[in-house]
Amino acid sequence: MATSDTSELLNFCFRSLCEEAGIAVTHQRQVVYEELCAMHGHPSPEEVYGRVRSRIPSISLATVYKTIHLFIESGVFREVSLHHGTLRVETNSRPHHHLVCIQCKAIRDIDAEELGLAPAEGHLPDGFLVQRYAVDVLGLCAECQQPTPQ
Amino acid sequence: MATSDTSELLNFCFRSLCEEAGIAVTHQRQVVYEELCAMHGHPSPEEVYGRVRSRIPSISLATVYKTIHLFIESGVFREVSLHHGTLRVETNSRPHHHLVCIQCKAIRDIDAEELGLAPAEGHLPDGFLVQRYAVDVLGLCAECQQPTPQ
DNA sequence: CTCACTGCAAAAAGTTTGCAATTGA
DNA sequence: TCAATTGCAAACTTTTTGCAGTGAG
Repeated sequence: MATSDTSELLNFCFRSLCEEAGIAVTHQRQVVYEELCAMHGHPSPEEVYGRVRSRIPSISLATVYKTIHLFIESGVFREVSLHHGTLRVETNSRPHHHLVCIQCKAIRDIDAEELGLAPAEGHLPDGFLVQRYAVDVLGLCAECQQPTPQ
Repeated sequence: MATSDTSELLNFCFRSLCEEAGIAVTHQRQVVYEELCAMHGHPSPEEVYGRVRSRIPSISLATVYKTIHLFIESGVFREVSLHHGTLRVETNSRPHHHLVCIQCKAIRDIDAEELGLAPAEGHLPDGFLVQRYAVDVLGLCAECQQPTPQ
């Protein structure tokens, strides 16, 4: 059956995702979705825009931003880092890691010892020379676990 | 001896750090350093600016930025996240972590299994509810390990 | 005395917003 | 039909840069 090619499959996936998330299926969203699926690495909105524009020349960067945020909120994609988008200075000089609340985005320190995880090698694939580990423990802080206070 | 108070100590520390790094000791840098040492958490340049300005009203935000970057380059302070300051989409849907090169800032994925670390609890201090771990393995990628090609 | 550093103002980058026109359901 | 979505332009936030004057060594 000629209709079962990759793009039909993506199309189906995408419609299911939208239905689950309760959002409309638009041409723009579909193309952003398809291009994201086809991209590797950690693309920026501009990079996504560049690729999408080759298929929808009239699309605006603002729509790409809105769509990416929508996908992230809906759990269709994740963002690489939940940390503040701005420069932040680490004032804690002790070896520590971070507790990051996925809801309110608060970042609290936790001593490396207290977290206590067990890494392995000192050398990873491709000759990557490990210097240290920075762990984000993602989850919900005490406050955000409260049932949504209406 | 009355001169051995905290601020004298900080002063001494700072001068040593500057000597090591081969940079000039200026009043602005000293005050930024002292305020950073006195701050907790993960302050933004604006926040640092706010505090420093109360001691040097004429200081400019640009100088605060330059100073913070200088401190980070010199290893006096770290930044909280080495990830791009811009929004990035995670296109890899498999459970994975990141190899982050502290030199060129490149981010490569590594499968969670391949990295294989051993976390512990499901509940941490303060009732933080863990959802998942995101690990940055910080170090030098193969390319950046080459002796600086003059 | 000299080069590094500062402050200023302007520019650049990245992101968000308001609104009128358009479109999916 | 009509609420949701889009494109545009303008605004906003964060960060960088060029340059003339100042200051540390």
